[in-house]
Amino acid sequence: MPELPEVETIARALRQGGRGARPIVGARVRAARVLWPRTVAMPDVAAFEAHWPGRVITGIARRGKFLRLEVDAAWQALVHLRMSGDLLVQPATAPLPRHTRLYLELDDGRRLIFDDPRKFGRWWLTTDPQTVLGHLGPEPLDPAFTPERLAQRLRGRRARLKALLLDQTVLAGVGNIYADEALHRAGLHPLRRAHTLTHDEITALWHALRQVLQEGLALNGASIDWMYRGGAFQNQFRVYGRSGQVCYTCGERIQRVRVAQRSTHFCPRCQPLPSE
DNA sequence: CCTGAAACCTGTCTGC
DNA sequence: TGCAGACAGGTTTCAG
Repeated sequence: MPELPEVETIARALRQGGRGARPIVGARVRAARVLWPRTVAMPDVAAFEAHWPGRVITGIARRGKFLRLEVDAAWQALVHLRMSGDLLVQPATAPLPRHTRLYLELDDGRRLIFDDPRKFGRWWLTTDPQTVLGHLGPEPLDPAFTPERLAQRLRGRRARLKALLLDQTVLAGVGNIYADEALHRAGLHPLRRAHTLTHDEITALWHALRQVLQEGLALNGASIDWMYRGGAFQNQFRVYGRSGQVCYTCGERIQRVRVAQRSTHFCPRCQPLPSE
């Protein structure tokens, strides 16, 4: 679930307060506890737990779908929520959520809790974040991300458009939901080969990507199933999860196909596939 | 370079 | 009601 807008929403809440809690920037960590060892990708669990006592969280940032907790000057904790991870701040007196995999005990009487039912989420603690983040493509909402930059990333690629939008080395932060929504708004079929796009189509895709991500951000992300309550972008879906229902634009039925092992939703009339 | 499959996991929903 | 099976937002690794 968590894609760029959801991760950014969580980062903002940790930085500025929100989701029922005050900011954690400036808080000193008393101790770290790892309840599911595989959650820690780097270093080993003993070194991870030993690192935290006395450290201060000095900043919160986001890169792609990664959260970055700046810990004193030299160290950063990188957190990837994958499918079901969430970060919560609760009083130490509150019972831990059912799927807590790791938590930091803060010296102001609160805890930063990593809750993750499916156990796919990961934490890295490192002085060199580039070893983890170095492969990521550009940030789609960065002012430096222009239609030309997008064209550059897609140039010469014969893969399906949908597969490339999900590839974090091409573009950082887009996942299944925002990819489908962007393709619909751009009028592009998910199976189009990237190198067949015209300049105008790339510009339309650029606009659509920025539009859906910004709209998602403005609505605090999308809340699906039981996760990430508080977001409202799910009410703006035009294709995602709407297979069999009518397209708001043209009245055609939304179709669902499998692309790159992911369910993909599109309108066959608004997003035609030209003969290749 | 590209595609597909499998693996990592648990919870929820559907259909028999 | 019970249970097997399918499916879910992500990423990595491997085979062809």
